[in-house]
Amino acid sequence: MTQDQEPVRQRLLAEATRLFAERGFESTSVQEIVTAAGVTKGAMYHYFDSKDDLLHEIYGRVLRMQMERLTHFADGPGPLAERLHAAAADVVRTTVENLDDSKIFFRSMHSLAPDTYKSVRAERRRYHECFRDLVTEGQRAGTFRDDTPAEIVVDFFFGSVHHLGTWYSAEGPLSGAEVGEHFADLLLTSLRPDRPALPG
Amino acid sequence: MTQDQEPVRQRLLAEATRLFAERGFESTSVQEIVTAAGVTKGAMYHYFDSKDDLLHEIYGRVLRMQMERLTHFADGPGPLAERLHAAAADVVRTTVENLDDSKIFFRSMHSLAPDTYKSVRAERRRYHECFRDLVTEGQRAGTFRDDTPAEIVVDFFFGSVHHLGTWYSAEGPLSGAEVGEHFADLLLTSLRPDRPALPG
Amino acid sequence: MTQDQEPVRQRLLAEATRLFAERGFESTSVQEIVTAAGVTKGAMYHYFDSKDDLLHEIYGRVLRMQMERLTHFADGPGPLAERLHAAAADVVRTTVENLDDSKIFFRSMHSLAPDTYKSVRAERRRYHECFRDLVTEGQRAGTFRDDTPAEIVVDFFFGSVHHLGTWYSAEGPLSGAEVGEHFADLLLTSLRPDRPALPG
Amino acid sequence: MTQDQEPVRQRLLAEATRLFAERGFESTSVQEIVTAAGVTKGAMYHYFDSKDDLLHEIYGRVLRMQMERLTHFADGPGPLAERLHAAAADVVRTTVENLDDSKIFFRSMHSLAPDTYKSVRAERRRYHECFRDLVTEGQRAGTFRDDTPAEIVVDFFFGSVHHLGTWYSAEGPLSGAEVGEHFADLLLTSLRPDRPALPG
DNA sequence: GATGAATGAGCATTCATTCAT
DNA sequence: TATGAATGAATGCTCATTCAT
Repeated sequence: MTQDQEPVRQRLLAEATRLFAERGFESTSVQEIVTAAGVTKGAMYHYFDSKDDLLHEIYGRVLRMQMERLTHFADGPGPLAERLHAAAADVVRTTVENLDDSKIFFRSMHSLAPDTYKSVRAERRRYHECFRDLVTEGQRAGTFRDDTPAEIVVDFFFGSVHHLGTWYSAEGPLSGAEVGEHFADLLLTSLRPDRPALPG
Repeated sequence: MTQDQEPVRQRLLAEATRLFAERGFESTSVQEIVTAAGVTKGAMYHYFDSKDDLLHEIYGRVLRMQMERLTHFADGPGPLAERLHAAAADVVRTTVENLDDSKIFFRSMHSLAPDTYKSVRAERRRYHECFRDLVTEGQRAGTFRDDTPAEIVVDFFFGSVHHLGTWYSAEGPLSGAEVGEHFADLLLTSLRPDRPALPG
Repeated sequence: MTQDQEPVRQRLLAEATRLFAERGFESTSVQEIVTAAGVTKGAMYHYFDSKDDLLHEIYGRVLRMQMERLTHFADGPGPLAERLHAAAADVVRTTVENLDDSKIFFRSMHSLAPDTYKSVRAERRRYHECFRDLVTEGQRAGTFRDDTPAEIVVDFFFGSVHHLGTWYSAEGPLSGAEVGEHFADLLLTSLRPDRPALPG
Repeated sequence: MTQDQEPVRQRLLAEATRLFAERGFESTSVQEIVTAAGVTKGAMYHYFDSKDDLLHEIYGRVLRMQMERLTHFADGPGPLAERLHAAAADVVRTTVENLDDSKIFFRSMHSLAPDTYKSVRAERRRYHECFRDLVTEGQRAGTFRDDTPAEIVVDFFFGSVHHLGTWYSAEGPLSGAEVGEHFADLLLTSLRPDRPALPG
């Protein structure tokens, strides 16, 4: 009884997530969502204010989850480099595990109502800042190179993470955890304090 | 005469690019495009088969340009690391210079007709393979670490490049060329053969 | 106990009256009515058969009240002109006191079910006929001019009364009783047997 | 060619007027209008911005016409009482001739967008003021009684006019011109300077 | 008595596209 | 070349009403 208390609402969210990821927010009709969820439009509008509200809920779920996990790793024990590596590997793994959410995130952001858009951007910024602070801390301590702005490093890394949705496939050779290790290794390596041996 | 042979066609493409980047393909109506270009719908349908065709043309332009530039750097003179660095910095710079194209690329890909979609994916794959071959070549020569698959390195790097559109601003502190240098440095550093000094 | 026997029912009628007057029958949703009354839809459908039924009840209340008052004045003592003046002033005063009912009456009449519509029209006609009989009586007695059909006089006067809802405001300079005196004076004056001093 | 230049637009306006008068603005669907006019919805939205716009056009047409006619009579030659009588009879006659417009006017006013609503009210007020000035002028000159405010006289008279739509029928015994004469007579009589012969 | 989840038909509106001119 | 009237299918959404509880 407890877990399927609102089966209709949950089913709607699940199908909406799947469809928005598959064909985009604008190209998914409310009719398709409710048909997939096996209910009528009226039921959807009983639980959600609008199609936008459905999208809004999806964003909220993603943002909450990611922030919680990052905080957990950032505030954890162990050396800084290890914590950053763990956080980086984790965000890749969880992104892969919720690839539909990730596909939706950037592709459909502009479909949010202006206010929701702003609040999502702000929440995202807080997330990035939290991650950036780890880099800055390492730069101050001399653990990481500081000739590349921490901001750029974060944008560099999260660009990679956010694009997982465009190429990662569960049928491919690597698991999410494996990609996470690789990405985290690349990040940490690129932060090593000595300059690359570039000619010139 | 040669360059403004078809000013209407060019104006339509330019305004479509701007609008698709601003509000997305699905949320831009043909009416908005033709109004912005100062022509009528009939004119648009004279030069383009459909709204999809307009999008298709934009993709073609981007793909052609990027492939040309990559080939130029890949086939150029100098040591491999230098060529890869130059190509990496260049794709960032040109992406920033054509940020609208970049914003459209991934957000609107799913709006292409299935066949066009496939051909764009194929062309994109060729581009990535060309870039990847540079990495593989360096890994074989021992210039680059080989414990991370070249494929992953390329996906890692291009994720960063493709996400420039979500954060880069011409009003920000860094020029496209500067971001290009930073990104190329990060890429080359992450490819250095020795392992990162991770504890444990 | 007697008067607040059905407080929910009364509250629903009161809020429905207010809302129908404010935005019209069609533009008021059942949800708005029940929210305003602080109950649920189920409660409304317990007391009323339908949204139409709610409207029907409002009409019934108005018609009953107005007919009662008119009968009282028509059958009262005193000279005819005096009784007509009193009845005319009274209908203005009570209309102003129940201005919401008046606003609803003509604006929403066409929303009644055909049978209800007919019965309301019939009741209204009886009311007009009762009023008209006073005029006819005065015309026969020579108290009132008879070159204007009594029917027209009644329509003339009640047009004015029914339109009070479009302009009368409690915040204005005149009370309902004052407007009633003026209207009754105008009516009685216009019925004076001698012709107006029109040129030609 | 000249008179049926926009037959579709005119047909849409004509059918909309008829249907709005018959069942009210809210109860008339766009589909019913376009079906009646023999076109498709797309055609309607080519000529009008919205269903509201259709209503707006109807109001504009009525307001323009009535103001023109009133001005013509008010500024005409002849004694004041005669001009007022002519204007009063004319507004009744033209109201009867365009009874559908009249039915729509008050019943659907609240369906106009707030700004349109305000502008219609303002235009209506100007019309009433113009009429009222004629009454005031006569009161100053002693032609009309002045113990009833001119404002009240105008509201009294136009209430009657605006309610023609609820009872007048072309099949009835009186023509519009005849009703106009009666109404104008009643108005002028009620303005005669001597008090009605009321008992007491 | 009363709830509120769910229905299903209907609504105004949008829009890519066509085609006679 | 280019116009713009017209199409028709689809879209997001509303709402009076029902019914199991």
